[in-house]
Amino acid sequence: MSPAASSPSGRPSTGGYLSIGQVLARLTPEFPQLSTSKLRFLEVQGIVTPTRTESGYRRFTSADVERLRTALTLQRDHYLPLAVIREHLDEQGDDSAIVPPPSIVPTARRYKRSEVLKAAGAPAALLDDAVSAGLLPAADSFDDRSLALLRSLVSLSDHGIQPRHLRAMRQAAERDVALVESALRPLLRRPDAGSRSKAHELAPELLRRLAELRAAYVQHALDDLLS
Amino acid sequence: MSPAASSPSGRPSTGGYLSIGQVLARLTPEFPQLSTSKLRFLEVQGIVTPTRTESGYRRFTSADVERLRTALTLQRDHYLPLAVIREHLDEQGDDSAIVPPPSIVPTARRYKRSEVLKAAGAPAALLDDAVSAGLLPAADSFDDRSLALLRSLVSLSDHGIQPRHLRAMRQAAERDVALVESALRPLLRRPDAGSRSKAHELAPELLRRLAELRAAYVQHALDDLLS
DNA sequence: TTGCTCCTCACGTCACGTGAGGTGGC
DNA sequence: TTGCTCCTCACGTCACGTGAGGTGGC
Repeated sequence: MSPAASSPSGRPSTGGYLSIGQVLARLTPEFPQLSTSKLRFLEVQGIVTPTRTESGYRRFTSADVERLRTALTLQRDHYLPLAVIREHLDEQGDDSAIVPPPSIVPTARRYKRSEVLKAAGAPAALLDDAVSAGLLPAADSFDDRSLALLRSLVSLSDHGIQPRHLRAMRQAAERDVALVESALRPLLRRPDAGSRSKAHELAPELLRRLAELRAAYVQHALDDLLS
Repeated sequence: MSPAASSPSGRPSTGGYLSIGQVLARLTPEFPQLSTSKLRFLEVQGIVTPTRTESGYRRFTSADVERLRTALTLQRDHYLPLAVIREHLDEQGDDSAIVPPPSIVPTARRYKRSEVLKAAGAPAALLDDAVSAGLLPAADSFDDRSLALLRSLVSLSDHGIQPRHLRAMRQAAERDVALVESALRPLLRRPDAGSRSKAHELAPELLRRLAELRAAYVQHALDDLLS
């Protein structure tokens, strides 16, 4: 694909291939925990299968680096085990390094309405309020995430914070997403798949950053409150 | 300490103690990966040492739950191994279960103004904006947390989201704290130390719950955006 | 020749998960 | 009596890290 660019620093790459150390150097900015031993392990697990030089040195291509990047991202953001990641990478052809994230929920336990109410210790009215507030889906089957949310609502409600108090919070959350949307609008507008998939990658990241800043604000205000 | 409040839902708690299942129910909203087997493992590692009933059932106190919360947070956010976490918890006395958050950055590295700017790749003006927005302390020495925050600001700024766009977010964050304050007002008003310390315990917990709900709203809006 | 990178292979470790088999409590 | 929660103990597993001992390349 890309011409064998001689890297500005370090040894010139032999014929466009990368040594294990060069791969490490490329990926560590994004994945600081990465190590050569992990890269070797990922080969054993079949995530990549670099060719070898005569003397046995691994030769990675830039496609290998892309596969590694995808795998490491899936590991970090979706907690997927390597066997699942490898399968996913094998299903997708070489072309689809770009396809959005799979968004697989590995532990797919489901609860019926009565089950989720019991497990959360929630009155039925609270669940109804949550559904009409758009916090939970209007379905009769719920997952672990919904259960956790419902438990939060119960605990808030025990202290007098009712779903109706959360309307402003919802609007604020939607404003955050709107902010990110406006930042990504140029990318979302473009018709090519590459730009769109980049926007799909960036949106959660920017929202994570916003959440961090927000947590700092909250901490600040909390310190004031309790001092 | 606190009277054995019978929770409105679920089994009546025996003398203020919590069973392993009740502990799990309290912590799963915040740590969805938690399991009873992990809780037992954490006991073996010395993170908590619950007493036992005559028949051998574990009895956790709310101080135990706090220790677990601290340990799980250190594990999740700072990647610390359990042995280090246990040492840290043992250093702090029992009294400090109440002291705000520990906010130990285990690697207590400090940066001067010029250093933090360089490490974050931030222009000086951005740091100034962050300080005047109350996001960072107006000091000339910064810790890793400040560095991480500054990096977030840089990355947002790279995509056109400037500090001035964050004013509304700040107000929303302050409203959240005000909501919690109003919920805790009865406790905060009372002059006795017990009520006050209970409020100190509850405030971060309620804010965490709110943050969870908010994350659900954000996720919902994000799904709409990207679909 | 000297560093430096890279190699394999065996073993260790950390953080749990998974049953088997059994007891306690309303 | 029936579920349900809880118990221990042995073993397995996943994702690596750590040397030991050795070779290759400018």
